[in-house]
Amino acid sequence: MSDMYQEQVSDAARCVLNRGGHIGSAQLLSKRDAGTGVNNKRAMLSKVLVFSDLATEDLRLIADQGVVRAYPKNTVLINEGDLGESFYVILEGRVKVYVSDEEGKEVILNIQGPGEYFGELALIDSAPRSASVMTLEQSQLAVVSKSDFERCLSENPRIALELIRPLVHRIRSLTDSVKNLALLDVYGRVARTLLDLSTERGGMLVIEERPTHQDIASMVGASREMVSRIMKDLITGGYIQSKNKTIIIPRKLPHAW
Amino acid sequence: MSDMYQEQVSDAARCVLNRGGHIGSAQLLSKRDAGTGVNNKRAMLSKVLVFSDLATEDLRLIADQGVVRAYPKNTVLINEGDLGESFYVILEGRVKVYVSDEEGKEVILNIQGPGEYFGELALIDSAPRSASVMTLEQSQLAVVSKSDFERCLSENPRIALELIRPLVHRIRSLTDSVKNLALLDVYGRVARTLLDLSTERGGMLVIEERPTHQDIASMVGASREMVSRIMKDLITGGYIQSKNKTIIIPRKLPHAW
DNA sequence: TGAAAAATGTGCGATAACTCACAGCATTTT
DNA sequence: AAAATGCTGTGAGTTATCGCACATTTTTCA
Repeated sequence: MSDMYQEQVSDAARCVLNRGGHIGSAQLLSKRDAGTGVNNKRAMLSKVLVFSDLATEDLRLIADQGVVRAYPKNTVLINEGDLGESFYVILEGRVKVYVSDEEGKEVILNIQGPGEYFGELALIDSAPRSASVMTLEQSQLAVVSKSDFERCLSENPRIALELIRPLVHRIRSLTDSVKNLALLDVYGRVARTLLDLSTERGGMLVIEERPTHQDIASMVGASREMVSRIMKDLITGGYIQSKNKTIIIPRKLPHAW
Repeated sequence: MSDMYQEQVSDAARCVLNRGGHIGSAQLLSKRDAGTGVNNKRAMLSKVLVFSDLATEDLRLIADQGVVRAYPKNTVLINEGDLGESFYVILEGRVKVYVSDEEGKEVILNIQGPGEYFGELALIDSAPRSASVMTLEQSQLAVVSKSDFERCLSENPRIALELIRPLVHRIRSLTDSVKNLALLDVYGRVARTLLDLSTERGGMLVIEERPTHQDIASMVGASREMVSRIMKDLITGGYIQSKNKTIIIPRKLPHAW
């Protein structure tokens, strides 16, 4: 009776948390930048591009073509189904990439921060946007038009090559998502998402800026209530701790098997 | 009571079948080639490359580097998690790309046929294989080593550019899968999968070489029994017909709304 | 700092989907 | 043409997850 909570945590979830999973996969990694008040585009880019997948130089080359715009929190930048003509580089702030149905139920595919970019798919194949993008905070983005993007690419063919790797990475991430959605129960999906969101810090895995239960629910395709119950079970079971706004996942987990 | 079956077909499924969905997406399109007995590699390539995503010339260029091998039905060519050193072009036969868990439950990501290729991701980023691949029939494949593939790429930089488009296409497909898995019920996912599998033929949508219920179940992440019941409901409801080995989806569906 | 808004915890009934079990068909194989 | 194998249909009990309702806590921001 004293360890009744154990029964609550599904095999899948225990398994995921005990094994550690693919910690580096970082699909849903939320990056954060406290916002320094630097206003110069060039300076912002330099500061930010350290994180980038694309080579710093090349992303700067592209971003330099664009206009810097400021968007308030909760602005829809891209709408699933629309025809897109722009490419965006995040200078400050965070955005979520998501898909949704008619009833407004949404699935978060990714959360991106400074130095990351989005909107390139439509520029490559001219197909309608496959997902929507919304700012999560007040954000500054470099917006590059299709024609400028294309000119940049044709002048620097090397850039195309550098686009490939991140695309491959996204394919792997998405494949992982499909696998998790189809094969894991909600417990397992939540556990895995927590691992994906975490970063190593002093021998433990930590999630700073803890997402809301609703956010997690949208990431794993489940109800908010379910996530609420699961988080409680994981805490009760000693698999994770939640202090202030951060979640801690101890490296060595209780009674690992 | 006489239309009790209607209650069985979920809103999602009706909606999908009535609207037509993205018919062209072809993610799970199964191509078929009766097998002609042609043994010459060059000739097989010419015959087969019509279907390819990659430019015919370039895929041939790569495939020419490789060795042609014959594999029996149900051979595992690639194992999820392994380190991969080869790239494959399908000359004859069909393969399934899938992921699976420890208990052997599997999710089919894709079924590919002559003129299509797989195994390129690991060559681009050297990461472990993200999915497994198994032959569905006796098949002939051109197998190209990593080094030959890379040499080919560096000698013909244009090829890298042509790799991008198919990658983008896969990202869109996978995004779609995630959306469907997270937002549709099993009825809806089955309905959508049937549409994805179908090709237009004389004003109707047709699936030749009907997959087994178990196959569909693996594609949509559901149980075989569930698919069995759903297929029955769709037939009883007049949404699809099943004759011989083909499934027919009439263009204009009963009481569309 | 205090009111409004957002996020969380929890009980409970409804239900979608799963599993098991087994019988009837349909195909290959020998 | 019989035997073996694989596919399909269906009942029945079980379980996971949802959805609603509402109380409580935390956060936001005016």
